[in-house]
Amino acid sequence: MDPQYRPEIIEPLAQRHWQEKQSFRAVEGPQRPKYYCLSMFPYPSGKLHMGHVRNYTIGDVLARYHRMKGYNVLQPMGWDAFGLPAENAAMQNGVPPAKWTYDNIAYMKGQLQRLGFAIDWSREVTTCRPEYYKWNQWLFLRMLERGLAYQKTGVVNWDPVDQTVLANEQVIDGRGWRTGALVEKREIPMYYLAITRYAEELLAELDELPGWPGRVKTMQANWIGKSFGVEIHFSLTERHEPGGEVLKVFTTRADTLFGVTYLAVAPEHPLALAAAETNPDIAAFIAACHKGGVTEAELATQEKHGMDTGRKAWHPFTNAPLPIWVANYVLMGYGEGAVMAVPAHDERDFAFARKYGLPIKPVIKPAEGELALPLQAAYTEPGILFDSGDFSGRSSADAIEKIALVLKNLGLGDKRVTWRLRDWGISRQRYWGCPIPLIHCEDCGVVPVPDEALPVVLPEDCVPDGSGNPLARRDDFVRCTCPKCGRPARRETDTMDTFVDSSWYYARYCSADNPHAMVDARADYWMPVDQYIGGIEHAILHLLYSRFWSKVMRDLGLVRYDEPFGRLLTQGMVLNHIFSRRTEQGGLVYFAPDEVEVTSDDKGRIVAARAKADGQPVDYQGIGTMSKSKRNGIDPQALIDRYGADTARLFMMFAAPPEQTLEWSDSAVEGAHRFLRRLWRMVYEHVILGVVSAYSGGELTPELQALRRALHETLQKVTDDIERRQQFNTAIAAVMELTNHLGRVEGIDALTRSVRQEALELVVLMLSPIVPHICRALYGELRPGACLMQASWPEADPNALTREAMELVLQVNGKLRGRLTVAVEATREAIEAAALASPEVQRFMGGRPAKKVVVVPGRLVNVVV
RNA sequence: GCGCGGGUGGCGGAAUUGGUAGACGCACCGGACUUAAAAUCCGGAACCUUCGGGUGUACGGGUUCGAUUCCCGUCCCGCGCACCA
Repeated sequence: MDPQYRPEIIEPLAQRHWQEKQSFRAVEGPQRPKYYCLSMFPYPSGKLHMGHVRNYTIGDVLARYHRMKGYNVLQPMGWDAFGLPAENAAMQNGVPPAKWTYDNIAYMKGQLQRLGFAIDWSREVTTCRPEYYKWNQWLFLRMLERGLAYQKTGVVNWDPVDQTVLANEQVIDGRGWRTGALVEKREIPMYYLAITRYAEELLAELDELPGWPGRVKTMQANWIGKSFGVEIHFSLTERHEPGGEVLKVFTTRADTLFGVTYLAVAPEHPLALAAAETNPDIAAFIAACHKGGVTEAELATQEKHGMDTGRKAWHPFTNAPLPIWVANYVLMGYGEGAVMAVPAHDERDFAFARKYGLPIKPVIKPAEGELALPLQAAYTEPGILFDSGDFSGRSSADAIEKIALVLKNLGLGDKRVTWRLRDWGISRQRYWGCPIPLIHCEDCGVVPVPDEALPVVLPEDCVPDGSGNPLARRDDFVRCTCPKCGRPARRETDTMDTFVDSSWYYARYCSADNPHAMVDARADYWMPVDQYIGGIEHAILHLLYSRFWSKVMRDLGLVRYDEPFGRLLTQGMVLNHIFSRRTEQGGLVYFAPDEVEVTSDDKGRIVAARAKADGQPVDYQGIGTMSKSKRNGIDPQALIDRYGADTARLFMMFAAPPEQTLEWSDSAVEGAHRFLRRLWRMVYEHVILGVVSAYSGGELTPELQALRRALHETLQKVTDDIERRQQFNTAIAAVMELTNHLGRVEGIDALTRSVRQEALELVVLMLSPIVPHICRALYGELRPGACLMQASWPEADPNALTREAMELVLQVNGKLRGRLTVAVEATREAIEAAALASPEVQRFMGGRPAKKVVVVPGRLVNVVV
């Protein structure tokens, strides 16, 4: 055995072995239970980043652990290969997105292989390949047939200089990122998928996902946003006639109806548009609302503006005339695009009423106490109605029911359910995506591409230039014949949202090689995914779209599952130090951590930093997510080259629990490597004395008995940490603690060596899902001729776990005052008596009588005086 | 702005169901080995202290025999907000 740990030798050896033996090839078979372990596939941006290493290490640990537990494990990998960065790179280097993407894939695949992940590469899926996206198109056509896909207009960011649609990411401070032009909103025709038809099921089935983190389910539920409210019709004529003109609003707070002092409609509302036709001021206001981008964050944080349309509506109960305003804070996409404004009981309405001098009329007071008048802020809690006609004195909940009932009888409204969720707009005016399979014919209108003509293949040699979609300029793509009438027609040039690609890739892994069907019976075997791992940033959109897509496939009879992902682990981001410097022009330049020399105080805190290049000071900005713009990313390749894959994997798993953010630290990497070296030497020093078999029974010294107990307790803890808790950092800490213990046990007699053999074998097995290369080598040394790939996950020996005595904590008034060793079978009374008699307790009782004695079995005794 | 998380020594973190706060690791300090250094090994340490003890888990309050953990409020940080993936 090599006395030195040499990852550069043992890692390629292990990887070659796995490749030659096809160790991770997954084959369907009913003999063993299946375990489908899936990590979110990467976007091929160029090279792996630390987030990938973290994500795929977590997945690999779970895959390898379950493999040892006897499961038939599938761990596939693929590429989310369409997307905007490829077009940006093309603009920069003049290389077609296809070439850039395929080159990146080749490089990153090599990096993944170098990390030793137990991946079945025979199922690799690449979303920009026609054999994959053909099925996007095919399913889109099925959805079109069922009315689940349809056309309507949607609002996009428009760059007036480049004459192009911008992604939200390309709008910076309200301006186009390349032109600097103020961005405008523009309505264009788009295709939508009717995800709202599945809203009820998407919401209800969150309860059927016990393996999902609560926070993800809460976020999804809030996103879907089912709210029970009342639709109220405000008459647009003073005397309301049945069937007369009304303005419909939706509210969850019908109890505040008597507090309405004005109505507000969105700038896109028909009423606003009608007013604009006769009033140039309103037209100008609406035009002003069209400035700026379309994100909800931008809309919600902008200053609230409004303008009186001059029109009035009449209150359904009091018949009071109410002014109708156009307001930029009313969203056309939610409810009716109009709200009844109750400044006294809604914060936004309150701010708006203050600004424009509109009346504020309180009608709800707390159940106990009074409202402090005049109101300094909106009172938004439910309470008791007053100044509300016949409804005064009722509670909010009661009033909502009654008001809805009366409105219904008057024909002026009814209870209604509203969703926050909107249908999914999938059209993108971009080149590097899956073509939408439609044809525009002057005579026949929009005609679907027939199934036999699929896939509509995207030409791979275009180079976008930042203005418009280059596909539109490709005659060979655009010109086609109408499948209906056979006359010349134009092909749709919009492509699909890349979320479409990622909404079903997990099912395609199961039947990746089938050219005739989207999925086949093998999906019935593997699906649903047992364990899904990916970034928390995907908590809503990707996961919700995938759930929706699954249900559509199910309803088409393609798959049998309702939910695609059984258990979900959302990993945290990877962070690093940020260094920057103000330029003379007032700009900010960032320095990569390896370009900076840091001065720390005697406690190790960073107090100063200077650039290596010029020796001048730079500012330390603290810690933040690794990003290109802040230049604080660390290339995992450097880490792997220097320390090997196992060190990279160990550091990632040890530095933080998987769900939390992880801070990069050079010295912690060093520490992980040091542990592996220590482990190597420990095994080396043991095996050079000759081969022994692991302890299998016989009388032990107390020291060896304690070691075996620690060993098997650690095994129990590590098993629980990996399988149930998925807290790999504490599993590693427990093994480290055990190796520290093992290192303190001396002696080379046969008995000691047999226990040491047992301990080292178990340590190697326990660590093998995390650091598989070194463990493969060490296992071969400990048991010559044996192969780790054939080893099972060990089980704790119950005989090693027995104990006769245990230690309890003694407290007086909740403060730790001493310890007490008692027999395991000691009764509560005996423990209480022994505790009261102990000198520590006596001392702190100070002669006072015990008021109460709390005995927590196995833990502590608390004496209250 | 809205939704969801998080905040514990010098640092990353541990404390799993309300029961010993600080496991494990990093950095630091001291010692051993060495001509020396690196590597390695051993030991120390939350803070204050009159050495009895006291204080301490972002901040302020509450519930409890007992709160890092539960409740209310405040501050700060992160993620998402529908065309980044």
